[in-house]
Amino acid sequence: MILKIDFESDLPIYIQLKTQIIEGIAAGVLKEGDPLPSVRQMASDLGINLHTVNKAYTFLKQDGFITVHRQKGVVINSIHGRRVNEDYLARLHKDLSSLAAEAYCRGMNEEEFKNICTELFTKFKSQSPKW
Amino acid sequence: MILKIDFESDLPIYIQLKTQIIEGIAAGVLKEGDPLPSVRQMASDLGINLHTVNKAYTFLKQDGFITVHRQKGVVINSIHGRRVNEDYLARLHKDLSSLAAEAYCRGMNEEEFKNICTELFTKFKSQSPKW
DNA sequence: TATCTGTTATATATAATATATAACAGATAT
DNA sequence: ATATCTGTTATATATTATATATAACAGATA
Repeated sequence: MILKIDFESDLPIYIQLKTQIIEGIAAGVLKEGDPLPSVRQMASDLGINLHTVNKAYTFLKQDGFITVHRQKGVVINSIHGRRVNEDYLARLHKDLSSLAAEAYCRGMNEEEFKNICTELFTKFKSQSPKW
Repeated sequence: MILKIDFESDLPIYIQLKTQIIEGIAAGVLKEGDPLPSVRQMASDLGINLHTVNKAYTFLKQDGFITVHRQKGVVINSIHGRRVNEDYLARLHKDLSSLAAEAYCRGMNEEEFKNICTELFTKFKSQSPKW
């Protein structure tokens, strides 16, 4: 999987990594059982520090997206490792509320907002295998 | 309008301020022409620094949500000051893509995701006046 | 004139982020 | 066994973002 770091972004590198890996899973580029490069390899590839990669992996591990097998490396989990729980729902509602508020303030149509949301979701759904 | 700062949040204070004011406009609590407290008053009310408030106001001003009349204070703009432009659309797509990806990865249903999005948007729509 | 605005400047403190080096323990291949 | 690859942990440092503190300025108002 190809990851791109934007060093000019206001988003921290480890957040960019985490986000792109989740999007990779959603897009079906990363499937259950697929390996991720070691922290050292990934760091070397991207020209960043080992600990920055490790930080991203730690968050992904906490959220159940990956499992770390010592020596086997990092492996993508099945869907069963990463369910919708209360904490996640609360976070999603909060984040979506901010986006909906700004969209509404800027005069965006309800249909348009709904379409963008569903199109993005559907796109992932069509790209990745069922689980 | 009642603003609440979470000093334990991972979100910076000025981002919390900016977000809550935008949500206040979307919810109709803040209407066109309504004044906001001066940077010093707001800072005093919330127990934070004047410059932190000023930073939030500066971003809101840049995005057209408020206008600063020297001496009159800070005033909420009409919708015409804050339209959907290319930069905003790009940002919205990027943010929504992250959220949609994680929701899909966690096994959320397409209907459920759509419903949350539309419910939040509709809620703002029902609370605030037409513009 | 006194007092309220937003704004700007400067300095400092704190926290988050990223890097650098090193070491450890488990696993694998030679 | 030894070398080499894992993730992990520890420590230290540099950089940047965030927040605060103080002060001053210029416009507006009472």
